[in-house]
Amino acid sequence: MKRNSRLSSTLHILVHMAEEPGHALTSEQLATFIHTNPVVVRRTIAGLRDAGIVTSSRGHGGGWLLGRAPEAISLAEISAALGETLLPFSTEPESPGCLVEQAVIAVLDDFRIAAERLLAEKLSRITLADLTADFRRRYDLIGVSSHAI
Amino acid sequence: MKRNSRLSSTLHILVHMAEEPGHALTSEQLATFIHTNPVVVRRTIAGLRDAGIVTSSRGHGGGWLLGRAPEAISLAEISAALGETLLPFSTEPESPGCLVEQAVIAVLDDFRIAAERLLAEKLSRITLADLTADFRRRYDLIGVSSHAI
DNA sequence: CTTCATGTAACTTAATTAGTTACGATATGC
DNA sequence: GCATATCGTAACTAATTAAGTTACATGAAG
Repeated sequence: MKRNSRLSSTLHILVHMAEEPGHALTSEQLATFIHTNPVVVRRTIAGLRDAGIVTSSRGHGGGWLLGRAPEAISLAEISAALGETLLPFSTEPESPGCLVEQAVIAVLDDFRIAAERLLAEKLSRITLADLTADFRRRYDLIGVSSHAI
Repeated sequence: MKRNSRLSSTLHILVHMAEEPGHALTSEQLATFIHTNPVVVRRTIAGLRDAGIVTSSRGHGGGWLLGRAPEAISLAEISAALGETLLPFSTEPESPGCLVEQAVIAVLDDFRIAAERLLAEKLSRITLADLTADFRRRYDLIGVSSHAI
């Protein structure tokens, strides 16, 4: 799992889970999908459990399940549950007292807040069900879902 | 200069330059504004020179000047010249051949492209002049522009 | 009571970026 | 022409962050 691919890796995992409703998948199985190891998976999606997007159970036959229907899980929630910042730039002061910096930060912060709201709004309109539907289209066309390599 | 603060640090520098039109500032002077060293400044704003946002000259009395009026320099150009990605998440394939991943990346990429366009459009409406105006408002109110600490 | 699974802490490794040193190229002023 | 000031850039070092790994405790199922 590369850097900065937590969102797409998590979506990858969730679509696989959505494709096997009712069947718990283990961290180990999920890890193979995104070519990493079970602990990284657990750590990555721990926040999704807290948000009710997935549930986990221990012991024999345990593993991970979607917490609700794919139609009711938006990318905005997923992204938020991962604790990802949509915008990468910092607006932390580094020169307290400098009015130039204060002006820069004020403008940049306004932009950041508006942009984040905008992006979250766009992401809230895309659901896991949209992803599975897109997957199904590809699957019906090509007929393979191999995990070669 | 902290991580992820290249945009705000660069804006900080540019506003200082805008506040002294016609007077070249050295990398060393610019570096003190953002608490770093001259080489980091040169490296950071090298792209702005290529984009015509600033000009640099060597030798005695040399340094950095704005390449055009603050009204004609938008944050979109600055951000682009810094080579920053507005959105931090990756959409690079990691499991070639997996249709689930392909579906995820397709949807995410559509979103990314639309979002980037949207953000760039918003940033293109904010100019350096807006920042200097904001600074002047603060300055007129408080009357200090010290760089204490 | 053994096995399988998650939860999590602690550590190691890898990647990225800022910071630093060094020096060549170039422009100015004496 | 020579001393000085400045950028341009390569090469290295240090700091930070995130992924990967190991280890083990906890809990559920048969």
